Parts: sequence; C-alpha cells; structure tokens
Amino acid sequence: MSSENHQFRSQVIERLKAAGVTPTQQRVEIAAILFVRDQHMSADQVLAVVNQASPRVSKATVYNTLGLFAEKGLVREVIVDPTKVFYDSNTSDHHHFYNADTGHLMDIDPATIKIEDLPTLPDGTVAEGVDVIIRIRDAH
Amino acid sequence: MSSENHQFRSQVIERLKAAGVTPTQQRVEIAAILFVRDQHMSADQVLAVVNQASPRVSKATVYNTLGLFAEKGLVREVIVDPTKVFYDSNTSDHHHFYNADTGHLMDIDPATIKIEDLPTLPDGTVAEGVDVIIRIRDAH
DNA sequence: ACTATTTCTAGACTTTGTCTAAAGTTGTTG
DNA sequence: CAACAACTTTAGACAAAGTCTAGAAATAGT
Repeated sequence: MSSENHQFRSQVIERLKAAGVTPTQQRVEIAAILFVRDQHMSADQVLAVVNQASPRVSKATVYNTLGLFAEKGLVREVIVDPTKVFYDSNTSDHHHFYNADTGHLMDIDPATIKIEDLPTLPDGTVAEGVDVIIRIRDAH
Repeated sequence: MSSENHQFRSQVIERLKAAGVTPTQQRVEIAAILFVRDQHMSADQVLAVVNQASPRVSKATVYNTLGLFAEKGLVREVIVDPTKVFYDSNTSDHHHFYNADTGHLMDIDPATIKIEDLPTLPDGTVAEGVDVIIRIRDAH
C-alpha cells in the first residue's frame, strides 16, 4: 500500500472515531470506498466494490454499516428510486437531480436553489431534514 | 348501490376516459377508491381495500393499474419510503411532509412553500417534476 | 358472430433488505 | 495477560415489494 493510501486510511479512521464509530476492519474498508470523493452509491454497489478483489465483507455488514454511517451523519440516505437507497458521501446541505432514464443522481449546486421559509410543521413534530429532488429525463 | 354512488362512478369513468384510459371493471374499482378524496395510498393498501369484501382484483392488476394511472397523470407517485411507493390522488402541484416515525405522508399547503427559480438543468435533459419532502419526526 | 387486440389472473420469480444464531473481535479490569 | 463482557461479523434463511409469464377472459371492430 502506498504512503498516500496509508495516510488516507488514517484520516478515514479519525473520521469514524470522531463520529463515535469504532473503526473496525470492515467499516474502514467501506468508509475508504465512500470517502475517496463525493459520490452516490447503492448498498449493492458498495458490496460489489468492497469485494472486488476477494470477498472481505458480508452483505449483512455492508447494510448494517451503511445504516450506521447514515445514523451517525457520515453519509446521507437519498431516497429517489423506489428500488434502492443511495448513500451520499457529501453530507453538506444540498439537493439532487435525478435522471430516471439513466438512474443517475447528481448534486445541485447549493447556490442555485433556495427554499423560502419552511411551512409550519404539524403539531408534535420536529423537522429532520428537507429533500429537494428535481426529476429530469433525457431530452428525446 | 345508492344514486350518489352511481353518479360518482360515472364521474370516475369519465375521468378515466378523459385521460385516455379504457375504463375496465377493475380500473374503475381502483379509481373509485383513490378518487373519493385526496389521499396517499400504497399499492398494498389499494389491494387490501379493493378486495375487502371479496377478492375482485389481482395483485398484478393493482400494480399495473397504479403504474398506468401514474403514467397518465391520474395519480402521482411519491417516493419517500425506501420500502414502498405511495400514490397520491391529489395531482395538483404540491409537496409533502413525511413522518418516518409513523409512516404518515401529508400534503404541504402550496401557499406556504416556494422554490425560487430552478437551477439550470444538466445538458440534454428536461425537467419532469420537482419533489420537496420535509422529513419530520415525533417530538420526543 | 368471428377475429384481433387488450386486459386480467395465478403464481413463480427477482431484488432489496432484514433477521438469526453462532463465531470472531475487542476492550476492560483485576 | 487471563477472564469476561460487550460488540461486531457472518452465512444463510427469511420477508416484502414489485415484475414477469403464459394462459384465460373480456372487449372492440368488422
């Protein structure tokens, strides 16, 4: 493993610790995949990538880990496709384009969209988050 | 069947025809359930309600029909829950609160939320729709 | 009525995701 | 550093939503 990779892994481990997640072997593997850059991956994709070389992480662990990361704010769940959940390694406040033709999910530049004051929430509830999805398709 | 019900059914049939949907027995059954009032139902719920008395519509037909209605603009698909699709019989332009604690989906009064000018779309794509989901949870 | 097209159906199947029970790790504490 | 508790991982069974198939039924057009 190169020195840069080694350094990246330590950064990943620090980030897990900072989020209160014990950095086990498997979690670091998964986090290292997600955190190389801002991206959107389904659990299935993560499973495929992590086990590319040799099977090293089980399906159950991938699902558990992604759920844990989402809970701890390390990734964000994006629900746009009825058949699967995407995990977004960009946790900053932003929204998405979703191209149903291609299944492609893209970030919207936060500067280009704004929601004016949120409506009053139903009684006895608190806001958890706001998702804006602009559904697009290929121009025919 | 009462006269009001009979009248409602004719209205439903007219609405299907207007949308270019042949009003078969099964489609009318399903539309009659959805169109009584603005509501959010999953395919499973529709299946349960339509077959309450005696089984009259198959699972495949319920799924096909809801898909057809969505395509024809008679209902709107709402994707907020990773485990199932909701069908909204309110097709006017509006957005949703989604309470993940209760699984409850609620309309947001269109007057109380506004999106300022949409961002530029990716090249070669056209907008299909904008979904805003405010995720809420029960105050502890 | 006869034929072609559309629609409906039961049930097998697929896919995403969850659960379980056992085995493996890790961390703590004396 | 041994003993123990708590946590994590795993294979594989399971669950639930939704799709597919091939035949039966309804419907429409002539």
